[in-house]
Amino acid sequence: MKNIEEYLKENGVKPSYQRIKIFEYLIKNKNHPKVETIFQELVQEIPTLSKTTVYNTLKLFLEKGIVQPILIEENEVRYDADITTHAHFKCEKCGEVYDFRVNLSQLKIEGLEEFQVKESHIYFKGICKKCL
Amino acid sequence: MKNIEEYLKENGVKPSYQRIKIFEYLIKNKNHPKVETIFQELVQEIPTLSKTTVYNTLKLFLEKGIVQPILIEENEVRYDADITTHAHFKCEKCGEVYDFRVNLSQLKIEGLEEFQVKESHIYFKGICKKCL
DNA sequence: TTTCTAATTTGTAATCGTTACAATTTTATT
DNA sequence: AATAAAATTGTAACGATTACAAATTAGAAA
Repeated sequence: MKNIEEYLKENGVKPSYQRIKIFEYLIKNKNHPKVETIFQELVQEIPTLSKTTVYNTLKLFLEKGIVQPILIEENEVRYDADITTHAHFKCEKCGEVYDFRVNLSQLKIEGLEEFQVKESHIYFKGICKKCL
Repeated sequence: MKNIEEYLKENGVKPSYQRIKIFEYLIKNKNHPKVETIFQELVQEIPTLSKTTVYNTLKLFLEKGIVQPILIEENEVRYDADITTHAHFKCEKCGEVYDFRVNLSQLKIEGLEEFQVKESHIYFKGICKKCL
């Protein structure tokens, strides 16, 4: 908890109660939640919480680069406090999103060396181990 | 044009005038357009065109697997009639989306062999060759 | 502590992309 | 030409996100 406060400060985010709680939620729940989920869970702990605050906060986190959006489905944005480059897999059956370590330097992409790459994203869709 | 009709039929899509035009647009404009762009361009040629038809048609194309959605930005869905696995790069400056050939078999991802992968997606963000 | 100012949070209303749905038009079949 | 089915259209509804102004909170200065 103290660590989260420090981490937010280091990244230029003033650690308000709501911001700490939202970031903490993302750290503890690595299931890549949607805004709606974050809100529904936290409003139980913080009854005055507004959904706008969740949106504002996530937007701020994005700007400061301490969370990344996960885009797999056309109609949902998920958030991840793990900002290292890693792959995601979404199961078509159970809907769960899994993380996978990936070494992108293995990948040689012709022509890309002339571009300045700032972010790399990889994701897969299919049926997960459990559902198979 | 005749080819497009055939291609649609082969994939279970009855080739109506609108469907042909929309697919043709995606084939000719490999700039990964958004729904809005497709509609704005085609309504000039087909004045009676409805945006709902564009949505319906793209949804049908998705179901039949002849287009794929490109998700890079949180608030926009782009469409691509090239359904082979390839990478995308979106320039933060000019907004253009580039294609890159990629050989995913180079990539070894530990644990993924136990999952059934149906789709693979890779994209990058940064500054493109032109804008550098 | 008290006061003042700035930052944050909140709630409501507005906006935008997308979908639902019923009516109309087109296409295919008899 | 008549009929039925499919596709298209336009409008209304919906849901996620944003804008905005008011209320609250936090921090600094007196």
